[in-house]
Formats: sequence, C-alpha cells, structure tokens
Amino acid sequence: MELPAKSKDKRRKSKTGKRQSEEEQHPIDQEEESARALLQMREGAIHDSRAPYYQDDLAAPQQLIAKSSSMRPLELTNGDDSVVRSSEKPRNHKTRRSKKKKRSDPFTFTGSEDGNDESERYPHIPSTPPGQVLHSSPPPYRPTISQSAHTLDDIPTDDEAVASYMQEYEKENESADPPAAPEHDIYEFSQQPPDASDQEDYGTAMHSTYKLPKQAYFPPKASAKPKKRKRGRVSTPDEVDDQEQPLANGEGRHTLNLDLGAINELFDDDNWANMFGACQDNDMPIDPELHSMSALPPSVDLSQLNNGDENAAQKKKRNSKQNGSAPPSKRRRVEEVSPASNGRVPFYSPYALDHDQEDLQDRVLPGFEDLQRQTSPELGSPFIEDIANRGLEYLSDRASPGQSAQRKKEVCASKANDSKKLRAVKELKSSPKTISKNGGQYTAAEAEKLDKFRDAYCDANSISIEKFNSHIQSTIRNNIEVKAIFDELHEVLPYRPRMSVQKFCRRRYHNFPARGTWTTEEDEMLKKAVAAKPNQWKAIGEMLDRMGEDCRDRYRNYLLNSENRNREAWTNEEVQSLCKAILECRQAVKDERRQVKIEKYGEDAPESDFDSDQEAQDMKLVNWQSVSDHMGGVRSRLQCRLKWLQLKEWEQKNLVQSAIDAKGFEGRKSIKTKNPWRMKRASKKVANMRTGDQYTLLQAILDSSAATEDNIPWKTIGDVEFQSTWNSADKKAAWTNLKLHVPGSDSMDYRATAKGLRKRILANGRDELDEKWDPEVHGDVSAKKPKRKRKAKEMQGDDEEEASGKKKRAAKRAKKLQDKSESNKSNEYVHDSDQEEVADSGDEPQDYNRHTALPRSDAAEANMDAGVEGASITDDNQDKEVYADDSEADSLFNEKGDNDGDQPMADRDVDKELASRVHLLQHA
DNA sequence: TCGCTTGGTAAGGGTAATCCACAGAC
DNA sequence: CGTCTGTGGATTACCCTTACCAAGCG
Repeated sequence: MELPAKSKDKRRKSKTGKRQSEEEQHPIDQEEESARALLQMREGAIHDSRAPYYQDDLAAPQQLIAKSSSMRPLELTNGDDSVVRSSEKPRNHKTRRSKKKKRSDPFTFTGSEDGNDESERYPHIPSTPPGQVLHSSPPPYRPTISQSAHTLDDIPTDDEAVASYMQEYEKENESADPPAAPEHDIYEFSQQPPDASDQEDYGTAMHSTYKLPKQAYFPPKASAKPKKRKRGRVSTPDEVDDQEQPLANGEGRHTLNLDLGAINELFDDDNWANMFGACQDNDMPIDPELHSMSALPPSVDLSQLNNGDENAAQKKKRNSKQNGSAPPSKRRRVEEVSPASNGRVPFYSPYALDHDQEDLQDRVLPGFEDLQRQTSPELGSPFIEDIANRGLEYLSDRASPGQSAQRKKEVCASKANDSKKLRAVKELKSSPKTISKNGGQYTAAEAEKLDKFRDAYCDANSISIEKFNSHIQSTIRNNIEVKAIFDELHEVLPYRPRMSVQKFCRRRYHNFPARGTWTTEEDEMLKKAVAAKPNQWKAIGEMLDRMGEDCRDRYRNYLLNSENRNREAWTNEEVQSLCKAILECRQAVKDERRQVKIEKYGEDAPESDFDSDQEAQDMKLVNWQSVSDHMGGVRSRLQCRLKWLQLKEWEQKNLVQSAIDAKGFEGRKSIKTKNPWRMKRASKKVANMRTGDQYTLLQAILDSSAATEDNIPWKTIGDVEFQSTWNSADKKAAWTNLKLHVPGSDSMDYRATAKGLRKRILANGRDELDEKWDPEVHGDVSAKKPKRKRKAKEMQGDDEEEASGKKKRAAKRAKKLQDKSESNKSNEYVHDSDQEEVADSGDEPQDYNRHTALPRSDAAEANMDAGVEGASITDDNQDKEVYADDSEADSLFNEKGDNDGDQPMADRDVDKELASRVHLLQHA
C-alpha cells in the first residue's frame, strides 16, 4: 500500500482553526462519512455479497430498531467494567445542549453563507448545486449577529464610523435574546419532561463501556420540575416535533447502522490496504452524497489537488466570518459593570484615571487583533509591527492622557491609510488563526494587554506580582478585591467572555514554580496523587505544586496506560481495532439515545428518531479517551484521534489519486523515490550478512506487523545488537536482496514472501542460524574504504608516483576478473560490489557467502532438494509451528520460488543478473 | 423562598512546538 | 560518499470551551 505523504501545509492548515471552523460549520459527520466510505469500499471490492446488508442498514429495519431498543448490548462491553461509565456519574445525568447549537444542519450543502463551502474542504469536488438539500430537516437557525459577516472593509477607519459600528453592535446586543436555534434535544425543552421514575432508573439502565462525551445526550436528571432554560428562546413543541419528522425518501440518511456482526465482518480481512485500494472504485453503491464525493468530475482542476490554497471568494467569505465575530457592547459594560466607576473598589484601578469611552473604543476595536494575524510575508514585517503596535496604543494613550486626543487622530489617520492595506491583506492567504465567536486562542497582543494591565495594577496599588498572582488564583467567592480585578481584566478584553478571561488569567498569572517538562519523580508523585485523590485535579495540583490542569493533562496524555502504550508505528491490527472502537463508540451513542427515547415514548418511539439530524450529529461525538480505553490503552486518545484523521486523509487522497490515475495524469510522482547511492552502499554492506542475520531480519520484519511493506519501521526492527550492526538502509537493502529469491514477490504480500524466505532458511541453512556478523570478529562491515586503499597501495608497490589512475583501474579490473572467476568456482553469486568487498577485505573469510542460506544460490536449493538438510526439519516442533503458520506462504513461495531452476548461478550471465539487480534496486 | 447569576471545577476537544527519522540535494 | 537540509510523522505541553454544580444575590 502506498499511502500518499501528508502535505505539511495542508496538515497544519487542517490543524488550525480552519478545521474547527469547518467542522462546526459543516457538521456533517466526517468520521461517520469516512467509516461509511470505508465500509462501502470494502464491500464493493471485497464483500460484494454484503451489499444487501448495507441496504438493510440504510433502511434501519424494524428488527434493528427492536434490537437497539433494549439496553445497551452487552456484547459491546466485552465484559470490561474497568472503564468508567459516564452514566454512572451523577453529574452527567443532565441534558447537554451547548455544542448542539453550534453544529447545525449537518447535511445541507448549499454553499454556506459563512464561507465554509464544501468545495473548500474538497476543492476537487464541485459544490452541491445551490438549493439542493440532501435531507428533509429544517434549515438551521442562524443568529442575526452571525450574519453580519463583517469583512475587513467593514472595519471603520474614523471616529464616526467607529461609533456607528459600535452602536450597531450595541443595538444587536440590546435586542432581546436571539431566538435559539431549534434544539434537537427534545428532553430538555419538552413540555412534558420524563417522569422521575424514568430518570431514576436511567443511571442503572444506561451501561456502556464507552464513556460518552458530555454531549452524549443524557436524559435530564430527576427533578421535581422541568429544568428551566437559562438563556435563549425555548423551543416550541412544534419545533420539537419538527425535529422528529421522518426524513423523506430516505434522503439525508447518514447514520451507520451497524451491529457488531457487521463490524466484525467489516474488519475480518487483515488486508487493510485493500480498503484503501478500493477507494478507486467509483461505482460504489453508496448514498448520493458520498457517491458524488467519490466521483471526480472530468473538469477537475488538477492544480487544485495538491495545494491548500483557497480561491479568492473563499478567502473573502472566511475573512468575513472572522470579522463577523460579535463585538462587545463596550459602553454599556463600562457604565454598568465597572467597579472602578461605581466606587465599590477600595483600591486603585489603573483604568479609573483616564479611560474614557472613546478610548475604550480603541481598545476593543472589533477584529483588530485579527488584522495582525492576517498579514503575510508579502506585506513585510513593518506593516505587521505597525498593526501589532497599534493594537496596544490605548495603553500608551492612557499613560499620557494629555496626548490622547492627538494620538487618537493619528491613529484614525493611520487606520484610514491602512484601509488599502487591509484590502490587500484580505486578498492574501490569511492565517488560520482566528478568534471564533466564542473566543478562541488568545493572541500575543491580547496577552500583552493583560500583562500591561497587571503591571499597571501592581504599580498603582503597590503590590507585588506574586501578590497579584495570588489574587488571580484565589477562588474565594465574594472577595471584592479579586472580583474587581477580574472586572478590570474583563474590561481589557471586553469582547471575550468574562469567564474566558478569568480562566486565561488563571493560567497565565500564577505562582506555581514549574510548568513544562515533567521529571520522572514528578510523574511518580503524580501517579500516587491520582491514586490518592482520583479526579480531584485541583487538590492534586496543590500536592504537586503544579497547576491542576497540567496534572490532569500529564496524566491523561502520558501516564494513563503508559505501561501498555505503544509508540511505534501503527500495526494493521491496531488500525482495525481503532476503527472498530470508533464504530462501536458511535453505536453506543446511538443506542444510548435510542434507549432514552424509548424510556420517554415507550417502545413505540418513532423510527424517524434514527434518521434525524441530531442522530447523525451524535455520531460525531466520539470520546477518544473511551476509544483509547477500548484499545486496551495501547494508544492514547491523541494517538487515536490523530490516526483517525490521518486515515481519513489518506482515504480522501486515494480518492483523489484514483481520479488522477483515471485521467492518466503523467505528472504523478513515482511511488517511491530512493536514494540510489545510499541503497547501493547498503547493498554492498549487506553482502556480508550471514544466515543468522538474514533470519533475524526476516523475523523482525514479520514481528513488525506492519500493514504494508512500506510501513515497515526499518530503523527499529530487530534488537539493539542487530540495529547497531545494520542500519535502516542496510536492512532495507538486505530485504530487497532477499526478495529476489522470490520471483513475483513484488505482487505478493510481503509477509508471505518473508515467511517463505524464513522457511527456506530453516530448510537450507538451519545449522547456520547462529552465524551472525560480529563486528569485533569480522570487522566493521561498513569500514571498507581504508582497507581498499591499503590494498591498492600494496598492489602498486613502493613506487607510488608511477601508479597512474589508469594503472590503478587496470589492476582493479584484473583483480575483479580474478575474483569473479573464484566466485564462479564457488558456485556462489556475488555481484560486482560484493566481489570488490571480498577482494579488498583480507580479514574476511573468502567463503563468507557460504554462510548464507539464501545467497541466491541455486546450489543450495539443489542441496535442499536432495535432502541434505531439509529432511530432518519436519521433526522439529518449532519448525512445525513455523510451517503451520506459513502454509499460505509456502504455497505461494514454493509455487513461484522453486522455479528458479537448478542451474548454478556460475553458469548464468552474471552481468545480466547484475543489471537486473541494479534495476530492481533503483526502482524498488 | 425562589429564580437567577456568577464562579469553581472537572472533562473533553484541540493545537503549536518540538523531536526524530528519513530521504533528497549537494 | 559524507554532510546538510527539508519533510513528515509522532509526541509533548499547553490551550480553550463546555457542562455541571453550588453559592450568592435580589
């Protein structure tokens, strides 16, 4: 399997806010989509007979519903009770809704107004025609404020515009709470909440070894009265009912209804590569959307396939989105909540002196920080610095109140001048860093603002930074001073949620002696602390004098299951396990929801629930820690998540590649480029490999369990001693040489080849398994050059000055011919470079190739055939085991490998073989 | 007393920085 | 053929938001 290398740019791009934004704006379940696509691919390529099964899945047959209607299938748990069940946690027994609001309308691909068109994610795939809706659910509510779509051009450049701009936002903010998006969670907003008995039973009824995410839609906790909604508009019963409407014509169905049998069947085949290879089949019987994604149109612009650039329209849309984040209602905040202004603060506020409202406008100019991130190298650093500096001007203004007005005029003028630059910025590729509507990563400028406030505050109140930090870390409620500090801090970044600022400051301003790298001792202490106070991260942090959050992260990302953690390349089995766990996790979510609905509506719960958008969105909620747990902890949550993203990307690239292949794209790069000289050098070196080394290599290759030959971790296979003798190139070259014994090995599974070779070694060179290259005895296999020089010097005699290069070459050729002759006599095959080594290495045994069971020596095969060594092998139990494991390899190997013929290599055309080998090496 | 707001804490999802191995260029 | 350097995968440390709950306030 040749998996396309991931573009770093694209990877980085995908890792940034863009991806987050895309996923939120395109809540189509990408994982679900990928899983389905993988399923489809396998079905199409391998298990065609399962097509009807898929149809059944899509149709959500009644029997499946009936099956799901029971408690969580026990077969999902595998009897593993060690995993923490979220349903056992009382605190989670409430409805969640926050993320659901953000993920709206997962299946509408109409070219979203927020700029996250599907074509942005898949530039090679045309957008769904406008208006084409692939589902029957109502379109999502889009708050008015998010429709503002302010672009950089919208940012005012003079005072009046600023005032107007802010008034506009104040107006929006002052309006009644915007109607909430139609909530999908019918339990929270239903006029008839589940009765208490249902809820009481819930805790024990919901059992899943998957720790569901918080957004896993637990039913409401038992309560005497329905939970009152805090903010926003309560969905009306009609709206709720709308969510329950069945999908028309089955369109928009994207849930994957798999039972475990299907999952197991899905991953029965260990040839993962076929799964991806099948991506090239454009005739997969998949639903319209997936089908459209898999079929590349003839007019695809290949130039777009390999770069992550967005077209201008997309950039514009995204810029609009970035600048459309809700600005604050600054004046109101200042007037209403500033403790400094109402005299409640018993201490001095650095802002209380001179910050007027106009000044505040400068401070919080919406989107201003974004401008700093939307610069590019094309603009040059001066502009960037200018923007960055201006972002902090309000502070300097405050320090010099007398100059404020003048400075402000200058600022406005500067802004006006910059408007042209801003337009230019808009056209350039913007940084993926954005501040989302709810905040996002804090910028350096924002941090600096807060730092300056801290410094000013400490100066004004004559307190130390440590004292300030202790105030920040204080969790005592109703501490007026602390509260006032946070009020002031919030005024520095009033467009950020107050709690967000508070949490950011708690992370930034602290007196903990250490953050960062953890020592082994600290890890041990952390383990003990966690054992003593599980899940009490604040207390644990106090014990270790570190931030509780850091302790939590260190534990979950590093220490948890560290004894089982595999940090090597993913094996085929692990990948299968990952996919299975993800699908099971989603199924668990679905079952959970189904059970909840049955509890509410009874067994007659509408089937349409399974088809709703919400259901599909739930499938996106994969708890990666649970996935990791179900893999036995051999991979961390981050490893699982990253691998899944990688698999999806590979899958997507394969789809692209298939289209490229279909068009005969000549520019396609060769599957693998080698460094010929490096491999040639390694090839020389591995000529000294003994039978034991070869056997070790083959065993190490098989032990690697790499999914494909390309995935073999050449550097790390073998034990330490083996690695010290043979580097990665050596091992790869040796493997390439060994494969030459198996005609047609290029089209075979590498494992079958390796097993066949291993068997042949056992049969042919069993007594030589202990023979390994010992650098101390045989010399350094790689240190040949000095010897060669020494020999050449000796050959030339004392009169070095007369030894011309011509004579040297002649002597070398003569020696070479002589060696070749000797080599032929010994019936051993050695290519020219090998002969060179042999000839030059006086301390090496001249018959070293006789120590290899697989020197491409047909004579050896002849010996084996004659029963010289192979006869007694079958008596060995160990070998029986090997043979039992290798039955398939045997058949493949013997069928092809035995056709080498019995003619000794000495009688063959060595040059021809050499040329063939070089060709193979260079094109391997 | 009650409804609402605010704030603390844990949990979950996510990413930038960094390391490391590999491979191509010179 | 040794060295430099770019690239991509994987890990680590850190970040931010959300959910839940409890205290406080009017």
